[in-house]
Amino acid sequence: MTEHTTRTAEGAPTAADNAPTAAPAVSPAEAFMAESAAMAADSAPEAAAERVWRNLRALVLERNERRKETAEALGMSFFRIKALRRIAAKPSRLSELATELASDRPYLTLVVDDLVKRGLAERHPHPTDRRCKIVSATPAGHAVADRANAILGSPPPALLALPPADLAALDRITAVLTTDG
Amino acid sequence: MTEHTTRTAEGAPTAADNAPTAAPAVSPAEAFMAESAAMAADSAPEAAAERVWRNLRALVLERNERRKETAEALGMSFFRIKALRRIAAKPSRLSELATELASDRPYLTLVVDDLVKRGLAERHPHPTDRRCKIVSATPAGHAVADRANAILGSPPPALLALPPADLAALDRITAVLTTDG
DNA sequence: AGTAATGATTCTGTTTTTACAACCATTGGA
DNA sequence: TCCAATGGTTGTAAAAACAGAATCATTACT
Repeated sequence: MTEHTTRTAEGAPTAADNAPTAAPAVSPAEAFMAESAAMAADSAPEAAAERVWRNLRALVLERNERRKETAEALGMSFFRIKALRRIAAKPSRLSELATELASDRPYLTLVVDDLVKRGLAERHPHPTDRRCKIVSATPAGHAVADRANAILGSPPPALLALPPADLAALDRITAVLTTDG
Repeated sequence: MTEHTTRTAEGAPTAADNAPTAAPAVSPAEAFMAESAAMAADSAPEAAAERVWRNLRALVLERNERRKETAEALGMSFFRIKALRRIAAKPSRLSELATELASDRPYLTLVVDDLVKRGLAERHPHPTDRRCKIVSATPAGHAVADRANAILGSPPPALLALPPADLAALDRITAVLTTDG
């Protein structure tokens, strides 16, 4: 599990490193062949899942990292952009934002203060609990959040260049992956 | 392009928001039907690509964000972990690391200093250019990088729970997506 | 009513990251 | 050989992020 990686294992995957051995989509027979050998029952699917996960992370985190670009375009730190997008998507209490953004309440008070100063967010009283404050986005805040979403949400060229059948397959599978958890 | 998002557009996608309209993987016929209507030639694939991209980002960035967990487990900031993983994968010059980690040389000098102090990295002279210094990982550095990779590289449960045929399809398609660009 | 718990804020301090100027050693070419 | 360019380091300043204690108003519980 913790065997040493070779020099080229993670950062610069070679051609054989991120590709399945043959064409598992067409005929998943080799999996059973491997299973009939000396391997554990689900070791081959697990290896495939690890390979898929590594490639997905590379696609999202390395090849299409647009945090910096977005932050520069909007003139604020990416954390604030993240907070604003979250607020624009769903007005919430401060503590909710803190937990969902993996931060703490004091810092979010600061961040929301900044967003309010910029005219992008507002604090509203909670309808029933007067301790809470609901943070929501102003029209200007929604506009900025939309600009961020336009940048971050534009699919990479590789995705657009995919054969329609593959894209459709991805569409269906990723929908499944994001519904349950 | 910059139309206002509704309140629930981005942060909390509803069931209809991240799923294709029907079952496009089985029968891509509706795409042509839509095309035969008043839409542009490739607007339906583009919409699918955007939906796929949004779901992929959600999967990697929201549902399986393990930066904090990894940083806490290894006792160093995630940027240092990223640098160490990069160094362990491929010894490089400082300037190379700086550009690939989207940072600058002075800061990487600092970060490498810290990794060296921790006994995880070493500076070696460049074989031909005495200005350069090749930064590589010590055995202890490789061990830590492997621990990070074990955490970050473990696929999410949803991926492991996928039907073998879907996983195989993902395996093939993601390999294509990460080879060219 | 009294008390504990909660939500947000304020305060304080530290670490991390970004950015830029200046510097030294070395290299490559005019 | 001289000079511009490169690679790494040092130094400085500031923003950004993380973390914890303490405070205040409000709420929930007994």
